[in-house]
Amino acid sequence: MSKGVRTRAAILGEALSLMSTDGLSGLTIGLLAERTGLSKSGLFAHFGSKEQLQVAVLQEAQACFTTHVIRPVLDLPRGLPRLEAFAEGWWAWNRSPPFPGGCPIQAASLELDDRPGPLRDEIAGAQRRLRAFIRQGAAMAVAAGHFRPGLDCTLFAFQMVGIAFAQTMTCRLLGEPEGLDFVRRAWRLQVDGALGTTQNQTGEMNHVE
Amino acid sequence: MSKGVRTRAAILGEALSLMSTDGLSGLTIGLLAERTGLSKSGLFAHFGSKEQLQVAVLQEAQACFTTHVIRPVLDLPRGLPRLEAFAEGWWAWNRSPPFPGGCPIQAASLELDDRPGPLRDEIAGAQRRLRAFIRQGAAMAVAAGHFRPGLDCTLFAFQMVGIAFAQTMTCRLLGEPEGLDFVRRAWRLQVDGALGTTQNQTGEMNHVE
DNA sequence: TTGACAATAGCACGATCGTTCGTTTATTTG
DNA sequence: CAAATAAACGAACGATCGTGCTATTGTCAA
Repeated sequence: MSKGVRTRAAILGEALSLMSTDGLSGLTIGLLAERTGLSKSGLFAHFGSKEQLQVAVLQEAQACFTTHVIRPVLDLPRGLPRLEAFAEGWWAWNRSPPFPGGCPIQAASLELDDRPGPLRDEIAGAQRRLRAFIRQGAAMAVAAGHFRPGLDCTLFAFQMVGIAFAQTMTCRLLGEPEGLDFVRRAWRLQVDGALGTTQNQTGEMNHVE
Repeated sequence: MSKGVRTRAAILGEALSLMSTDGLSGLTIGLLAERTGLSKSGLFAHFGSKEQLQVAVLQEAQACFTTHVIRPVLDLPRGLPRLEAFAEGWWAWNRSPPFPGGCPIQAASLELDDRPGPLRDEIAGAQRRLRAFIRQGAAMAVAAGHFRPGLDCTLFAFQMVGIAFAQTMTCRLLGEPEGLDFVRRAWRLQVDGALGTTQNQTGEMNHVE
């Protein structure tokens, strides 16, 4: 596999950087051509349409996330160790991803959530897969006895996604240096709430009014 | 209130709707003029530049949020009642704000977090004020004895912001009908963890009374 | 009612958008 | 090495972008 595939990869890499700062709608063919040193038409020929380019970029972003965050933790033992390592890797990714801007998946998720079409489908799929990964990770921790039985792993994933977004707000938008501390403490609270407890009651339902 | 002010308000209202679906960068002067029935130049004269229009829209979004979510709960007693009402109002706003799209503040926050300038300053200020409101709300709950003393109200606000973003993902992007349930359960867990407990130990550990 | 002034329209500008097409240059293959 | 194919270019298109002007309309106080 040669030239064509290689330049296509280079284009997507540059596109990811551009998108991380300017968003999907800021990803323009002219600008991208300029940064890659290609002509507009030469670059365009690789994708056939702007939308196909955008889809390719979203897929590239997922692949990059998998490489940097998911794959490394798959070597670790299932359950809590893997989950903890994934968390730490995710926080690191969110704070300083391999792009000049922030996490492109988070950005695209809020950019596309009201515009039905192939782009939204793509990013929605990414979020679904991510949540499934977390959910299964939590389920493994339950199976391994690290987390208490009856834990709602879907809710667990929901909460973890929330922490990740709150991190982006704190670390990137507000630029607060202590942001990572809040992330870790919120995550610790969530994990502690999921641990197997000595006197464990009804499971997820807690409360009393 | 004179003509100019009235049309300006109408423009901003329409701009808010447009922005909620297409984002700040999708908010174009030509499109906005078309929707308001004005000419491009006529509309343009109200703001002087695109950036000033965008700033005005961001401020309008904050004003709208204050009117719909913040102000109503200020009548309620300080502490937990006000905080709970605010939460419920916020979830309602996130799921179905008075625009065709999702919450413009959330969307703009992730759109602008990597682009320094007046726009980012504006939305960062909005997020800071929102967090401060939550923090103070939690502090009032502590003062009223609803929440345990020593609660980290900043962390509390951090977590609540996370829930709100996770809600947008679930309810808007993924379109899961049970999304609001997760929101409420995550929020309940957070509140329970902050309540004054009978035997209160080291800190964040919670659990039921 | 008229005169002052705010509000809006009309038009044009340079730039850039996504896209098409024919041509030229590289690369791969026989 | 030559033929076949892939990759990239250059120029142009209609549309739309944000932004200046000037002229016209509308509003409001005297």
